[in-house]
Amino acid sequence: MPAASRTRPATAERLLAAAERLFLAHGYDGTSSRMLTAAARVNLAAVSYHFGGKTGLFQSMLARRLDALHEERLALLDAYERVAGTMPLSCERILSALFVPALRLARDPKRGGADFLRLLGRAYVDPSPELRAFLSERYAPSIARFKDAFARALPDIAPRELSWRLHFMLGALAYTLAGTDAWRLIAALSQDETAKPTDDQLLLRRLAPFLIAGLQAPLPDLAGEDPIVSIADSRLARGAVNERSAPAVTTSRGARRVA
Amino acid sequence: MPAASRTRPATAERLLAAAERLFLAHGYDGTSSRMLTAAARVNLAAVSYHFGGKTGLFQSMLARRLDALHEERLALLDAYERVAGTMPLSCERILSALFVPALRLARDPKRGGADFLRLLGRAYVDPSPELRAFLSERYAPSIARFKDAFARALPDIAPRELSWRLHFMLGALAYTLAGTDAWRLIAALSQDETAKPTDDQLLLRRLAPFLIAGLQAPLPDLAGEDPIVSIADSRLARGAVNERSAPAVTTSRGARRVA
DNA sequence: GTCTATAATTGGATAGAC
DNA sequence: GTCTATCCAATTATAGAC
Repeated sequence: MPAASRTRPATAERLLAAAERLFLAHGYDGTSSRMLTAAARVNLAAVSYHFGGKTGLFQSMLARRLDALHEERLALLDAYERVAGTMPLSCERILSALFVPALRLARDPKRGGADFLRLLGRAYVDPSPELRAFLSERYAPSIARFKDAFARALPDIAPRELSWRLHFMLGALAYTLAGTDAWRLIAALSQDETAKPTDDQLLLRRLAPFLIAGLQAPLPDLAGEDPIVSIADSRLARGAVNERSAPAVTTSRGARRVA
Repeated sequence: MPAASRTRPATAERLLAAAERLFLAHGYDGTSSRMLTAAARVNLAAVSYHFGGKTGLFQSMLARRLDALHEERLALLDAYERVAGTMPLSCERILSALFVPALRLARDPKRGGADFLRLLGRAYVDPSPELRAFLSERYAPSIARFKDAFARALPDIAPRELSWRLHFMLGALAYTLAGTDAWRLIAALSQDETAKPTDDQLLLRRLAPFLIAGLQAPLPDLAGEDPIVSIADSRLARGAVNERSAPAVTTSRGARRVA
């Protein structure tokens, strides 16, 4: 590894910018060093010289934005907690500590803009062990801080249940941020009105109530033997009185014969 | 393109099985034809002969499972609606039409097992235009059917709002299914108890209440000028009376200085 | 710091024997 | 249908001139 991030005379910077764009569009393996250097209008050897290789460029690009984002989130959470004193924060406050820095980042092209958020959403679902380890080790403390905050905000939710719900929440968030075809899909679903890809603030204002309601949802009934029947009938049949004779249908053989 | 799917004397089948496993683990670009043929213990040329190339193998693998899954989902939805007659289905019923076939599939190694569901979750967040077009065209009718069902189940949610919520729901679902590091992350979050990666039925039973609560959440307040302040204070400050003096903190410069 | 040239490997696809 | 052998394009990384 040569001198990684000593000085950045526009060459390394342009590579980082191109990396954000191209890695998002084509993934890590789908993006070659030649594509990167061509897009950045720099020489091929610059990747090795400045970052030690393709992986170094990828991690540098990710860490640069992500470090700043997490620090800003933690600072905002700290500020909220200072104001709240000994009272637990509301879920809304904690979510805003997560969202507001992300929103600021999405709005600022100089810090990566929305492209970086979409890249981040993609990174969260990438199974590559190296990437997983990198993200885990680097940001585990930050995640733990937010989990503690949610645990205090939702004292009635058992820690284990809360872990699941935070996981679901992170999923909806990552998917929404990644949202490559999200906009196309939304437009296809709701022909009544065209969706605006740019309006990320409306997006998050719609997402927040969804997530908060999910976090505060009544606890699931985890008893019951046959999971399929349980899901289809015991737990899910609430409020569907007219579907009383459904159990036989639930395991309908007709469903299998169609295939 | 040679004779694609005429007969399948175990060679094509083994390639499909290897494809499910390897494409999941390494992504499309990260999986080479040589890796695939080596894992399947078949000859390299078999990829071209049976599927016309790597992309053909990928799409065949995806379509085979996904066609069956969607048909089963639609059949189950039809069965529920037949029983319900003119009454709208409950959200729980509709969700079970989505989940139960997926759960059956996840339980059956012969149909791809949990690996295929995780692959599917990954495909949902892949920005590749080819994959997007493939999924959109092929399964748009199925998606529309479910959207209609949800629209009838949730008459108070405007169509546009509903599209968003279904999108969020799909996100939480896809992310949970993809869940590569999910289990590691969960374990890290809740040290009190080790998470069981195998228990997909418990997973979905926890996911369902979260999603249903989100779908039925109160509508967001979309008015307001400054989105950041709105999110942090106007909308999110409800029930946090002791955080009255927060506005100045919301745009805290301290947050930026930390970076 | 930047560039050209090239090494060394690996990629997908295919021709033709069996 | 299966296999071997091979072609050729594209990849990462580096050596060495400037």
